[in-house]
Amino acid sequence: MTVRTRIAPSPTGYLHVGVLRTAIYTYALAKKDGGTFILRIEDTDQKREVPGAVEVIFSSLKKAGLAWDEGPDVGGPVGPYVQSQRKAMYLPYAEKLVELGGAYYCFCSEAELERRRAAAEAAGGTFKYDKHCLHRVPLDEARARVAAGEPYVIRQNVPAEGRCGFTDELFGRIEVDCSQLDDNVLIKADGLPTYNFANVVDDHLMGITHVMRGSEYLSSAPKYDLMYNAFGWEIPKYLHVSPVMKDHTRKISKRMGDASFEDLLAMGFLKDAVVNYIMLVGWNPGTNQEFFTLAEFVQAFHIGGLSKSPAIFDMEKLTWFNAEYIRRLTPQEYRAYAQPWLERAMDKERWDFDVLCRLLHGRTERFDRVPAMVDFLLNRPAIDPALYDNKKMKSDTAVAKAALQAVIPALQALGVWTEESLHDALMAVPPQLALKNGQVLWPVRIALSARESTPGGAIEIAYLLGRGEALARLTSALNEL
RNA sequence: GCCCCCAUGGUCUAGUGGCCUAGGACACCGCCCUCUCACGGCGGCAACAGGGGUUCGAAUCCCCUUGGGGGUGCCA
Repeated sequence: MTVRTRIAPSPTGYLHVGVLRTAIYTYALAKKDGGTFILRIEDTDQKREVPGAVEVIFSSLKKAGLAWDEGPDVGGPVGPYVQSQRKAMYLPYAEKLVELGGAYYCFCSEAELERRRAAAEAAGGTFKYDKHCLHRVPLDEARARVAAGEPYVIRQNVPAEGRCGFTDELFGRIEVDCSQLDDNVLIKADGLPTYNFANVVDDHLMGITHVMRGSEYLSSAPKYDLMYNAFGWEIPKYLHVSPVMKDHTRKISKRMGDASFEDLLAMGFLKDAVVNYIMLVGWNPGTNQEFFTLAEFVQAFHIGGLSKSPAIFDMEKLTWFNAEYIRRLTPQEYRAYAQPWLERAMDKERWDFDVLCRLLHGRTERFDRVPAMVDFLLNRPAIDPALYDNKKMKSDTAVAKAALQAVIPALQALGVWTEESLHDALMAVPPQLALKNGQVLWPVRIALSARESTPGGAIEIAYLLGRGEALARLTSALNEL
Protein backbone atom coordinates (compact mmCIF):
# COMPACT_ATOMS: atom_id res chain seq x y z
CA MET A 1 0.00 0.00 0.00
CA THR A 2 1.45 3.33 -0.97
CA VAL A 3 1.52 6.03 1.63
CA ARG A 4 -0.79 8.99 1.03
CA THR A 5 -0.54 12.01 3.30
CA ARG A 6 -2.10 15.41 3.15
CA ILE A 7 -1.57 18.89 4.46
CA ALA A 8 -4.90 20.62 4.90
CA PRO A 9 -4.50 24.29 5.73
CA SER A 10 -7.26 26.80 6.11
CA PRO A 11 -6.82 29.85 3.91
CA THR A 12 -5.90 32.49 6.46
CA GLY A 13 -3.75 34.72 4.31
CA TYR A 14 -0.41 33.57 5.69
CA LEU A 15 1.44 30.34 6.43
CA HIS A 16 1.73 29.75 10.15
CA VAL A 17 5.12 28.30 11.13
CA GLY A 18 3.33 25.49 12.95
CA VAL A 19 1.44 24.60 9.78
CA LEU A 20 4.68 24.81 7.83
CA ARG A 21 6.31 22.38 10.25
CA THR A 22 3.40 19.94 10.03
CA ALA A 23 3.61 20.25 6.25
CA ILE A 24 7.32 19.42 6.28
CA TYR A 25 6.76 16.34 8.44
CA THR A 26 3.75 15.27 6.42
CA TYR A 27 5.69 15.69 3.20
CA ALA A 28 8.60 13.67 4.58
CA LEU A 29 6.33 10.91 5.82
CA ALA A 30 5.01 10.39 2.31
CA LYS A 31 8.20 10.95 0.38
CA LYS A 32 10.47 8.71 2.39
CA ASP A 33 8.33 5.80 1.23
CA GLY A 34 7.82 7.08 -2.28
CA GLY A 35 4.27 8.02 -1.37
CA THR A 36 1.93 10.78 -2.39
CA PHE A 37 1.71 14.20 -0.75
CA ILE A 38 -1.60 15.98 -1.17
CA LEU A 39 -2.69 19.57 -0.64
CA ARG A 40 -6.28 20.12 0.43
CA ILE A 41 -7.80 23.48 1.22
CA GLU A 42 -10.14 23.48 4.21
CA ASP A 43 -12.36 26.48 3.65
CA THR A 44 -15.67 25.37 5.09
CA ASP A 45 -15.89 28.39 7.37
CA GLN A 46 -17.16 31.00 4.96
CA LYS A 47 -17.17 33.69 7.64
CA ARG A 48 -13.40 33.52 7.70
CA GLU A 49 -12.84 33.67 4.00
CA VAL A 50 -9.79 35.74 3.10
CA PRO A 51 -9.37 36.82 -0.54
CA GLY A 52 -6.15 35.63 -2.12
CA ALA A 53 -5.36 33.36 0.80
CA VAL A 54 -5.18 30.20 -1.27
CA GLU A 55 -2.53 31.74 -3.49
CA VAL A 56 -0.48 32.55 -0.39
CA ILE A 57 -0.59 28.89 0.60
CA PHE A 58 0.53 27.86 -2.86
CA SER A 59 3.43 30.25 -3.01
CA SER A 60 4.58 29.66 0.55
CA LEU A 61 4.57 25.89 0.26
CA LYS A 62 6.40 26.15 -3.04
CA LYS A 63 9.00 28.45 -1.54
CA ALA A 64 9.53 25.91 1.20
CA GLY A 65 10.14 23.29 -1.47
CA LEU A 66 7.12 21.20 -0.58
CA ALA A 67 5.76 20.12 -3.94
CA TRP A 68 2.38 18.43 -3.72
CA ASP A 69 1.45 15.60 -6.06
CA GLU A 70 -2.27 16.29 -5.92
CA GLY A 71 -3.99 19.54 -5.12
CA PRO A 72 -6.32 22.30 -6.27
CA ASP A 73 -3.99 23.60 -8.97
CA VAL A 74 -2.45 20.35 -10.21
CA GLY A 75 -5.57 18.26 -9.84
CA GLY A 76 -5.56 14.53 -9.18
CA PRO A 77 -7.79 11.46 -9.16
CA VAL A 78 -9.78 12.27 -6.02
CA GLY A 79 -10.54 15.94 -6.48
CA PRO A 80 -11.71 18.55 -6.13
CA TYR A 81 -9.16 19.45 -3.47
CA VAL A 82 -10.98 22.48 -2.07
CA GLN A 83 -13.64 21.62 0.46
CA SER A 84 -16.05 24.35 -0.57
CA GLN A 85 -16.01 22.80 -4.05
CA ARG A 86 -16.84 19.42 -2.52
CA LYS A 87 -19.90 20.76 -0.78
CA ALA A 88 -22.35 18.42 -2.51
CA MET A 89 -20.37 15.35 -1.48
CA TYR A 90 -20.86 15.64 2.27
CA LEU A 91 -24.62 15.65 2.77
CA PRO A 92 -25.22 12.16 1.32
CA TYR A 93 -22.61 10.76 3.70
CA ALA A 94 -24.20 12.57 6.60
CA GLU A 95 -27.60 11.18 5.65
CA LYS A 96 -26.06 7.75 5.40
CA LEU A 97 -24.65 8.20 8.88
CA VAL A 98 -28.11 9.15 10.10
CA GLU A 99 -29.41 5.90 8.65
CA LEU A 100 -26.64 4.00 10.38
CA GLY A 101 -27.59 5.59 13.69
CA GLY A 102 -24.38 7.56 13.97
CA ALA A 103 -26.03 10.94 13.47
CA TYR A 104 -29.38 12.72 13.64
CA TYR A 105 -31.18 15.82 12.44
CA CYS A 106 -31.37 18.71 14.87
CA PHE A 107 -33.67 21.71 14.65
CA CYS A 108 -32.62 23.56 17.78
CA SER A 109 -31.85 27.17 16.96
CA GLU A 110 -28.37 28.54 17.35
CA ALA A 111 -29.69 31.34 19.55
CA GLU A 112 -31.44 28.92 21.89
CA LEU A 113 -28.35 26.75 22.16
CA GLU A 114 -26.22 29.80 22.82
CA ARG A 115 -28.53 30.84 25.63
CA ARG A 116 -28.25 27.43 27.24
CA ARG A 117 -24.51 27.36 26.77
CA ALA A 118 -24.18 30.71 28.52
CA ALA A 119 -26.38 29.49 31.37
CA ALA A 120 -24.32 26.33 31.78
CA GLU A 121 -21.09 28.27 31.85
CA ALA A 122 -22.48 30.79 34.31
CA ALA A 123 -23.23 27.83 36.57
CA GLY A 124 -19.58 26.81 36.32
CA GLY A 125 -20.17 23.81 34.10
CA THR A 126 -19.95 22.84 30.47
CA PHE A 127 -22.74 22.81 27.95
CA LYS A 128 -23.37 19.49 26.35
CA TYR A 129 -26.15 18.96 23.87
CA ASP A 130 -28.81 16.73 25.42
CA LYS A 131 -29.81 14.85 22.25
CA HIS A 132 -33.15 16.64 22.47
CA CYS A 133 -33.92 16.28 18.76
CA LEU A 134 -32.74 12.69 18.64
CA HIS A 135 -35.29 11.70 21.27
CA ARG A 136 -38.11 14.11 20.50
CA VAL A 137 -38.14 14.17 16.71
CA PRO A 138 -38.70 10.82 15.01
CA LEU A 139 -36.67 10.30 11.87
CA ASP A 140 -39.58 10.43 9.43
CA GLU A 141 -40.83 13.64 11.01
CA ALA A 142 -37.34 15.07 10.82
CA ARG A 143 -37.07 14.19 7.15
CA ALA A 144 -40.43 15.78 6.48
CA ARG A 145 -39.39 19.00 8.19
CA VAL A 146 -36.16 19.00 6.22
CA ALA A 147 -38.09 18.44 3.01
CA ALA A 148 -40.39 21.32 3.95
CA GLY A 149 -37.39 23.59 4.03
CA GLU A 150 -36.97 24.04 7.77
CA PRO A 151 -33.43 25.01 8.80
CA TYR A 152 -31.53 22.14 10.39
CA VAL A 153 -28.15 20.75 11.22
CA ILE A 154 -26.94 17.18 11.44
CA ARG A 155 -25.28 16.12 14.66
CA GLN A 156 -23.09 13.17 15.44
CA ASN A 157 -24.79 10.68 17.74
CA VAL A 158 -22.11 9.79 20.28
CA PRO A 159 -22.97 6.85 22.56
CA ALA A 160 -24.14 8.08 25.95
CA GLU A 161 -21.96 5.64 27.79
CA GLY A 162 -19.03 3.32 27.40
CA ARG A 163 -15.46 4.01 26.41
CA CYS A 164 -14.19 5.18 23.08
CA GLY A 165 -10.80 6.06 21.80
CA PHE A 166 -8.23 5.80 19.07
CA THR A 167 -4.60 4.91 18.56
CA ASP A 168 -1.95 7.47 17.76
CA GLU A 169 1.36 6.37 16.30
CA LEU A 170 3.24 8.53 18.76
CA PHE A 171 1.00 8.82 21.79
CA GLY A 172 -0.33 5.30 21.71
CA ARG A 173 -3.84 4.30 22.68
CA ILE A 174 -5.96 7.13 24.08
CA GLU A 175 -9.37 6.47 25.55
CA VAL A 176 -12.10 8.51 27.15
CA ASP A 177 -15.59 8.03 28.54
CA CYS A 178 -18.04 8.63 25.72
CA SER A 179 -20.11 10.69 28.16
CA GLN A 180 -17.38 13.31 27.94
CA LEU A 181 -18.00 13.79 24.23
CA ASP A 182 -20.53 16.21 22.81
CA ASP A 183 -22.76 15.58 19.82
CA ASN A 184 -20.95 17.90 17.47
CA VAL A 185 -22.55 19.47 14.46
CA LEU A 186 -21.47 17.63 11.31
CA ILE A 187 -23.44 19.56 8.71
CA LYS A 188 -24.06 23.23 9.43
CA ALA A 189 -27.25 25.13 8.66
CA ASP A 190 -25.51 26.55 5.60
CA GLY A 191 -25.13 23.04 4.24
CA LEU A 192 -21.35 22.95 4.59
CA PRO A 193 -19.68 20.35 6.77
CA THR A 194 -17.70 21.22 9.87
CA TYR A 195 -14.07 20.18 10.13
CA ASN A 196 -15.21 17.32 12.35
CA PHE A 197 -17.07 15.73 9.48
CA ALA A 198 -15.21 16.96 6.43
CA ASN A 199 -11.87 15.62 7.61
CA VAL A 200 -13.26 12.11 8.07
CA VAL A 201 -15.08 12.01 4.75
CA ASP A 202 -12.27 13.60 2.78
CA ASP A 203 -9.48 11.59 4.32
CA HIS A 204 -11.41 8.45 3.50
CA LEU A 205 -12.40 9.49 -0.01
CA MET A 206 -8.90 10.67 -0.78
CA GLY A 207 -7.35 7.45 0.45
CA ILE A 208 -5.23 9.13 3.11
CA THR A 209 -3.23 6.47 4.93
CA HIS A 210 -1.53 8.67 7.52
CA VAL A 211 -3.31 11.61 9.09
CA MET A 212 -0.88 14.11 10.54
CA ARG A 213 -2.22 17.19 12.30
CA GLY A 214 -1.82 19.35 15.39
CA SER A 215 -2.38 17.91 18.84
CA GLU A 216 -5.42 20.16 19.27
CA TYR A 217 -7.30 17.33 17.53
CA LEU A 218 -6.25 14.74 20.09
CA SER A 219 -9.41 15.33 22.08
CA SER A 220 -11.78 14.93 19.17
CA ALA A 221 -10.10 11.97 17.49
CA PRO A 222 -12.23 9.40 19.39
CA LYS A 223 -15.27 10.90 17.71
CA TYR A 224 -13.67 10.41 14.32
CA ASP A 225 -13.06 6.73 14.97
CA LEU A 226 -16.71 6.38 15.92
CA MET A 227 -17.60 7.65 12.46
CA TYR A 228 -15.05 5.53 10.60
CA ASN A 229 -16.44 2.50 12.38
CA ALA A 230 -20.06 3.44 11.72
CA PHE A 231 -19.28 3.74 8.01
CA GLY A 232 -17.21 0.61 8.09
CA TRP A 233 -14.23 2.52 6.74
CA GLU A 234 -10.65 1.65 7.40
CA ILE A 235 -9.15 3.90 10.06
CA PRO A 236 -6.00 5.73 8.93
CA LYS A 237 -2.89 5.94 11.05
CA TYR A 238 -2.89 9.06 13.19
CA LEU A 239 0.07 11.21 14.08
CA HIS A 240 -0.57 14.24 16.25
CA VAL A 241 2.17 16.78 16.67
CA SER A 242 2.53 19.18 19.56
CA PRO A 243 2.31 22.90 19.03
CA VAL A 244 5.03 25.43 18.31
CA MET A 245 5.12 27.93 21.15
CA LYS A 246 6.34 31.48 21.53
CA ASP A 247 7.01 30.91 25.23
CA HIS A 248 5.96 28.46 27.89
CA THR A 249 2.33 29.48 27.90
CA ARG A 250 1.54 30.91 24.50
CA LYS A 251 1.38 29.41 21.06
CA ILE A 252 2.89 31.20 18.10
CA SER A 253 0.17 33.47 16.86
CA LYS A 254 0.20 35.65 13.81
CA ARG A 255 -2.66 37.63 15.30
CA MET A 256 -0.56 38.33 18.37
CA GLY A 257 2.18 39.72 16.20
CA ASP A 258 4.33 36.62 15.78
CA ALA A 259 6.01 36.07 12.47
CA SER A 260 4.55 33.85 9.78
CA PHE A 261 6.74 32.12 7.21
CA GLU A 262 6.33 35.06 4.83
CA ASP A 263 7.20 37.50 7.60
CA LEU A 264 10.42 35.62 8.31
CA LEU A 265 11.40 35.75 4.66
CA ALA A 266 10.65 39.48 4.59
CA MET A 267 12.94 39.90 7.58
CA GLY A 268 15.82 38.56 5.60
CA PHE A 269 15.78 34.94 6.62
CA LEU A 270 16.69 32.45 3.92
CA LYS A 271 13.93 29.95 3.20
CA ASP A 272 16.28 27.00 3.50
CA ALA A 273 17.44 28.21 6.90
CA VAL A 274 13.86 28.60 8.11
CA VAL A 275 12.87 25.17 6.81
CA ASN A 276 15.97 23.58 8.34
CA TYR A 277 15.35 25.19 11.70
CA ILE A 278 11.63 24.39 11.74
CA MET A 279 12.39 20.71 11.14
CA LEU A 280 14.24 20.59 14.42
CA VAL A 281 11.59 22.27 16.53
CA GLY A 282 10.04 19.14 17.96
CA TRP A 283 11.95 16.56 15.98
CA ASN A 284 15.47 15.20 16.14
CA PRO A 285 17.33 12.66 14.06
CA GLY A 286 18.84 10.78 16.98
CA THR A 287 22.27 11.91 15.85
CA ASN A 288 24.10 15.19 16.25
CA GLN A 289 23.36 16.28 12.70
CA GLU A 290 21.68 19.65 12.51
CA PHE A 291 22.00 20.66 8.90
CA PHE A 292 19.51 19.05 6.57
CA THR A 293 18.43 19.76 3.06
CA LEU A 294 14.80 18.84 2.48
CA ALA A 295 15.95 15.71 0.63
CA GLU A 296 18.22 14.70 3.50
CA PHE A 297 15.44 15.33 5.95
CA VAL A 298 13.05 13.13 4.01
CA GLN A 299 15.55 10.28 4.30
CA ALA A 300 16.27 10.89 7.98
CA PHE A 301 12.71 11.46 9.10
CA HIS A 302 11.23 8.90 11.44
CA ILE A 303 8.21 9.09 13.71
CA GLY A 304 10.16 8.19 16.84
CA GLY A 305 12.12 11.42 16.55
CA LEU A 306 9.01 13.51 17.17
CA SER A 307 8.60 15.13 20.56
CA LYS A 308 5.39 14.82 22.53
CA SER A 309 5.70 18.13 24.31
CA PRO A 310 5.25 21.65 23.00
CA ALA A 311 8.42 23.29 21.69
CA ILE A 312 9.35 26.93 21.94
CA PHE A 313 10.37 28.65 18.72
CA ASP A 314 13.77 30.24 19.36
CA MET A 315 14.48 33.24 17.15
CA GLU A 316 18.12 33.20 18.30
CA LYS A 317 18.73 29.73 17.01
CA LEU A 318 16.93 30.50 13.77
CA THR A 319 19.21 33.51 13.42
CA TRP A 320 22.24 31.28 13.93
CA PHE A 321 21.01 28.88 11.25
CA ASN A 322 20.41 31.82 8.96
CA ALA A 323 23.91 33.18 9.49
CA GLU A 324 25.32 29.74 8.73
CA TYR A 325 23.31 29.48 5.54
CA ILE A 326 24.32 32.99 4.51
CA ARG A 327 28.01 32.17 4.99
CA ARG A 328 27.60 29.18 2.70
CA LEU A 329 26.28 31.37 -0.09
CA THR A 330 28.63 32.06 -2.98
CA PRO A 331 29.66 35.72 -3.29
CA GLN A 332 27.32 36.01 -6.28
CA GLU A 333 24.41 34.59 -4.35
CA TYR A 334 25.14 36.81 -1.40
CA ARG A 335 25.22 39.83 -3.66
CA ALA A 336 21.84 38.93 -5.14
CA TYR A 337 20.24 38.77 -1.70
CA ALA A 338 22.01 41.82 -0.28
CA GLN A 339 21.58 44.12 -3.26
CA PRO A 340 17.97 45.16 -2.57
CA TRP A 341 18.72 45.86 1.06
CA LEU A 342 21.81 47.89 0.16
CA GLU A 343 19.96 49.84 -2.50
CA ARG A 344 17.29 50.68 0.02
CA ALA A 345 20.00 52.18 2.24
CA MET A 346 22.46 53.78 -0.14
CA ASP A 347 23.24 55.02 -3.64
CA LYS A 348 24.71 52.22 -5.71
CA GLU A 349 26.58 54.70 -7.92
CA ARG A 350 28.41 56.25 -4.99
CA TRP A 351 29.31 53.12 -3.00
CA ASP A 352 31.37 50.12 -4.00
CA PHE A 353 28.88 47.28 -3.51
CA ASP A 354 31.47 44.64 -4.38
CA VAL A 355 33.68 45.61 -1.48
CA LEU A 356 30.71 46.18 0.77
CA CYS A 357 29.37 42.71 0.08
CA ARG A 358 32.78 41.16 0.68
CA LEU A 359 32.90 42.82 4.10
CA LEU A 360 29.29 42.11 4.98
CA HIS A 361 29.06 38.51 3.79
CA GLY A 362 30.60 36.77 6.79
CA ARG A 363 28.91 39.10 9.24
CA THR A 364 25.32 39.05 8.07
CA GLU A 365 22.92 37.21 10.34
CA ARG A 366 19.80 38.58 8.70
CA PHE A 367 19.50 40.75 5.65
CA ASP A 368 17.21 43.25 7.33
CA ARG A 369 20.15 44.19 9.54
CA VAL A 370 22.33 45.16 6.60
CA PRO A 371 21.21 48.80 6.38
CA ALA A 372 22.04 49.39 10.03
CA MET A 373 25.45 47.83 9.52
CA VAL A 374 26.40 50.38 6.89
CA ASP A 375 24.60 53.49 8.06
CA PHE A 376 27.78 54.99 9.57
CA LEU A 377 29.11 55.35 6.03
CA LEU A 378 26.28 57.66 5.07
CA ASN A 379 26.66 60.04 7.98
CA ARG A 380 29.43 60.05 10.49
CA PRO A 381 27.87 60.04 13.96
CA ALA A 382 29.42 62.21 16.69
CA ILE A 383 32.48 60.54 18.16
CA ASP A 384 32.34 59.58 21.79
CA PRO A 385 35.93 60.33 22.94
CA ALA A 386 35.77 57.28 25.21
CA LEU A 387 35.90 55.14 22.07
CA TYR A 388 39.55 56.05 21.65
CA ASP A 389 40.28 54.42 24.98
CA ASN A 390 40.82 50.76 24.30
CA LYS A 391 42.90 48.68 26.65
CA LYS A 392 43.48 45.79 24.32
CA MET A 393 44.57 48.09 21.48
CA LYS A 394 46.63 50.12 23.92
CA SER A 395 44.89 53.17 22.58
CA ASP A 396 43.82 56.37 24.33
CA THR A 397 43.12 59.93 23.23
CA ALA A 398 46.81 60.92 23.36
CA VAL A 399 47.82 57.97 21.20
CA ALA A 400 44.89 58.71 18.90
CA LYS A 401 45.99 62.30 18.47
CA ALA A 402 49.53 61.31 17.56
CA ALA A 403 48.29 58.63 15.19
CA LEU A 404 45.86 60.90 13.38
CA GLN A 405 48.48 63.65 13.09
CA ALA A 406 50.76 61.23 11.29
CA VAL A 407 48.09 59.44 9.25
CA ILE A 408 46.48 62.51 7.69
CA PRO A 409 49.55 63.77 5.80
CA ALA A 410 50.45 60.23 4.82
CA LEU A 411 47.07 59.73 3.21
CA GLN A 412 47.05 63.20 1.66
CA ALA A 413 50.25 62.21 -0.11
CA LEU A 414 48.70 59.05 -1.57
CA GLY A 415 48.67 58.87 -5.34
CA VAL A 416 45.94 56.30 -5.85
CA TRP A 417 43.21 55.58 -3.30
CA THR A 418 42.98 51.80 -3.25
CA GLU A 419 42.75 49.25 -0.48
CA GLU A 420 46.30 48.24 -1.32
CA SER A 421 47.76 51.72 -1.25
CA LEU A 422 45.85 52.52 1.92
CA HIS A 423 47.13 49.34 3.51
CA ASP A 424 50.75 50.19 2.68
CA ALA A 425 50.43 53.80 3.79
CA LEU A 426 48.70 53.02 7.07
CA MET A 427 50.96 50.10 7.95
CA ALA A 428 54.00 52.33 7.48
CA VAL A 429 52.88 54.67 10.24
CA PRO A 430 53.15 52.52 13.39
CA PRO A 431 56.90 51.80 13.02
CA GLN A 432 57.59 55.48 12.44
CA LEU A 433 55.85 56.40 15.70
CA ALA A 434 57.06 53.31 17.57
CA LEU A 435 53.45 52.27 18.06
CA LYS A 436 51.72 48.94 17.61
CA ASN A 437 49.47 48.48 14.57
CA GLY A 438 46.37 48.63 16.71
CA GLN A 439 47.39 51.93 18.22
CA VAL A 440 47.15 53.55 14.82
CA LEU A 441 44.46 51.53 13.14
CA TRP A 442 42.03 51.59 16.05
CA PRO A 443 41.93 55.40 16.30
CA VAL A 444 41.72 55.75 12.54
CA ARG A 445 38.76 53.39 12.39
CA ILE A 446 37.07 55.25 15.25
CA ALA A 447 37.70 58.60 13.57
CA LEU A 448 36.22 57.29 10.34
CA SER A 449 33.23 55.48 11.75
CA ALA A 450 32.62 56.65 15.32
CA ARG A 451 31.62 53.06 16.00
CA GLU A 452 32.97 50.48 18.36
CA SER A 453 32.56 47.80 15.75
CA THR A 454 32.16 47.96 12.01
CA PRO A 455 32.16 45.63 9.05
CA GLY A 456 35.72 45.96 7.86
CA GLY A 457 38.61 47.75 9.52
CA ALA A 458 40.28 51.14 9.05
CA ILE A 459 41.66 50.32 5.62
CA GLU A 460 38.42 49.12 4.09
CA ILE A 461 36.38 51.94 5.57
CA ALA A 462 38.83 54.59 4.36
CA TYR A 463 38.63 53.05 0.92
CA LEU A 464 34.84 52.96 0.88
CA LEU A 465 34.47 56.54 2.05
CA GLY A 466 36.84 57.79 -0.62
CA ARG A 467 39.63 60.29 -0.33
CA GLY A 468 37.61 63.44 0.25
CA GLU A 469 35.23 62.07 2.87
CA ALA A 470 37.86 60.00 4.66
CA LEU A 471 40.28 62.91 5.01
CA ALA A 472 37.47 65.24 6.07
CA ARG A 473 36.44 62.81 8.81
CA LEU A 474 40.00 62.28 9.99
CA THR A 475 40.67 66.00 10.07
CA SER A 476 37.56 66.91 11.97
CA ALA A 477 38.15 64.04 14.39
CA LEU A 478 41.64 65.35 15.03
CA ASN A 479 40.31 68.84 15.61
CA GLU A 480 37.84 67.51 18.13
CA LEU A 481 40.62 65.85 20.12
C1' G B 1 -15.16 22.97 36.68
C1' C B 2 -14.66 18.34 33.78
C1' C B 3 -11.76 15.31 30.20
C1' C B 4 -7.17 14.19 27.45
C1' C B 5 -1.93 14.88 26.88
C1' C B 6 3.02 16.31 28.31
C1' A B 7 7.41 17.11 31.85
C1' U B 8 16.14 16.40 30.99
C1' G B 9 20.20 23.08 31.45
C1' G B 10 17.44 29.80 29.70
C1' U B 11 15.97 27.31 24.55
C1' C B 12 15.75 22.82 20.94
C1' U B 13 16.98 18.10 22.45
C1' A B 14 20.09 12.78 23.10
C1' G B 15 18.78 9.16 26.62
C1' U B 16 13.67 3.52 26.28
C1' G B 17 16.72 -0.16 33.81
C1' G B 18 23.41 -0.68 34.53
C1' C B 19 27.47 2.10 28.79
C1' C B 20 25.35 8.76 32.79
C1' U B 21 30.97 11.68 36.28
C1' A B 22 23.66 12.87 32.04
C1' G B 23 25.84 13.88 25.48
C1' G B 24 25.12 17.62 21.28
C1' A B 25 23.42 22.51 19.47
C1' C B 26 21.83 27.82 20.36
C1' A B 27 22.58 31.64 23.92
C1' C B 28 26.08 33.34 27.64
C1' C B 29 31.30 33.77 29.77
C1' G B 30 36.84 33.25 29.25
C1' C B 31 41.30 32.50 26.27
C1' C B 32 43.66 32.27 21.36
C1' C B 33 43.66 34.28 16.30
C1' U B 34 43.27 39.46 14.72
C1' C B 35 43.65 46.78 12.14
C1' U B 36 37.46 46.67 15.25
C1' C B 37 33.52 43.36 14.97
C1' A B 38 32.44 38.80 12.99
C1' C B 39 34.32 33.93 11.43
C1' G B 40 37.40 30.01 13.26
C1' G B 41 39.99 27.17 17.39
C1' C B 42 40.15 25.87 22.63
C1' G B 43 37.85 25.96 27.39
C1' G B 44 33.81 27.11 30.91
C1' C B 45 28.80 28.01 33.28
C1' A B 46 24.22 25.40 33.17
C1' A B 47 19.25 20.17 33.60
C1' C B 48 16.83 14.70 35.02
C1' A B 49 10.05 19.56 38.58
C1' G B 50 8.94 17.55 43.89
C1' G B 51 7.57 13.30 46.86
C1' G B 52 6.64 8.24 47.38
C1' G B 53 7.26 3.32 45.58
C1' U B 54 9.27 -1.19 42.28
C1' U B 55 14.40 -3.09 41.62
C1' C B 56 20.76 -5.48 43.43
C1' G B 57 20.48 -0.91 40.42
C1' A B 58 16.28 4.37 38.03
C1' A B 59 16.59 10.39 34.04
C1' U B 60 14.54 5.73 32.22
C1' C B 61 8.89 1.54 35.21
C1' C B 62 4.35 2.69 38.71
C1' C B 63 1.51 6.24 41.95
C1' C B 64 0.61 11.13 43.96
C1' U B 65 1.59 16.35 43.84
C1' U B 66 3.06 20.51 41.08
C1' G B 67 3.71 22.92 36.53
C1' G B 68 2.51 23.41 31.38
C1' G B 69 -0.34 22.35 26.85
C1' G B 70 -4.95 20.95 24.49
C1' G B 71 -10.28 20.13 24.35
C1' U B 72 -14.97 21.39 26.18
C1' G B 73 -17.70 26.13 19.03
C1' C B 74 -23.20 25.65 13.40
C1' C B 75 -13.78 27.57 14.14
C1' A B 76 -10.19 24.63 12.18
